[in-house]
Amino acid sequence: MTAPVATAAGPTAQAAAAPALSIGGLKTRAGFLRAAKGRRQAMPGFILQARRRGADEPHVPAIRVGFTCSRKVGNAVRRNRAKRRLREVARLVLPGEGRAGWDYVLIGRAGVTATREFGQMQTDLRAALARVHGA
RNA sequence: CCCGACUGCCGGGCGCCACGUUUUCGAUCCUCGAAAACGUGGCGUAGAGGAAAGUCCGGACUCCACAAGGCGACGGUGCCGGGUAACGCCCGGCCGGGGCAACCCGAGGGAAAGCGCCACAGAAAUCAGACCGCCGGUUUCGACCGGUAAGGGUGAAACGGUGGGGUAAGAGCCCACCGCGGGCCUGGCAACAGGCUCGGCACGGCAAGCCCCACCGGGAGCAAUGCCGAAUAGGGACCCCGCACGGGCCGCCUUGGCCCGGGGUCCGGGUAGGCAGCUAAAGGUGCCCAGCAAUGGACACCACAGAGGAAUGGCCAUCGCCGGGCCCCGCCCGGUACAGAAUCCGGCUUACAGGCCAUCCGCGCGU
Repeated sequence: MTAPVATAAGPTAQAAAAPALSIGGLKTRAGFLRAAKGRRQAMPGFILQARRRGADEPHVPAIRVGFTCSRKVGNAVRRNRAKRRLREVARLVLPGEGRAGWDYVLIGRAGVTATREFGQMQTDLRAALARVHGA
């Protein structure tokens, strides 16, 4: 009973930040593999992978985001919880801080992703996005 | 049998409605209507488990293979009866073992069909026999011959056991009881149990080594399977352009034509992707009837997750529960099991904090 190790967020385009960008899920294995070749930034609660899509790729959802939790994170319950927290962090931060035309992948880490203080996770993601965009 | 309660904010799934954008189609000419996709908002709605787990059995369902029957091979099951769609599951019983008891445990068919094995120890391990010993005889006093299987020792197991008679010493040699085997009777559907009688005992264990007997069994699985099907590349048919450059063919040259070439339309295969399969199920709840029970049946009511890189949530507050501490009115700190549906059912197994209900046995205390 093992679902695929990651999940994608559904569209979530209602945000507090000013330029409300539409967000779609990153749903294909190919998309994940391409994102893995992009920039990566490790944070205490997660690892962020980011990549600007090429011109030939679709740009209908301005931002695509996917989530990955390997079996190292734990059993199915722990993995699900980690993914749900990552999804919530992405939902709160990405519409304001993400950039159009980019794909993001958030990777859960064993233990920390499920327990780190939630507000801290959000500031972590903002910092990671700034590093990835600026690099 | 239950799987903490409740509050607030913000989300995701599904359905319906409204608005907007885009596309397509139809009316038509400056607009209207329909459908689809996307976005936004509103309303409604459902929302993880007893094991959803391991994937160990049994089915439903799908595709593939396959005349029927017999024999054989391979795999599985294995006391008897019942239950079931089926099972290796469940219920009831039998036998053996354990326990004062309630109750618990047992792969529990066949070893007089055959083969094989039985380590170590021991004289000897299944078919013959005897190490010490005991008894008798002989004796050169070392031992030898004969009888014996009671006693000793070994072993998981030693050719029935206990007691008595008997004897040179012994022995089912004889007797009683027990055990074992055959036959008959009784009870039971049966496994089996009980009784009577005969036999002086012939027949050790392992079938979880092979085997024999009886019964069962095609293979693969929802990533099954069916349908729709883009871009790009490639294939086919037809039409058009052009014989202008290059190549080939109609033997060669000229003319002419064809193919490779360019463009268009259509067709089919197929990839990404999408849709179906997908949840009404051997379904749930209540109550009654039959049955010791598993279970079967009647009636009434209910509609109860269907996702698809995969929703069923995130964060906070209060209370409950457990553990620890303190100045033991109360407060503080930490914890709150095992674990996440993936086509669906029936089982088995494994993991697990805490709690609730019922019944039985034993012990202690009270009466």
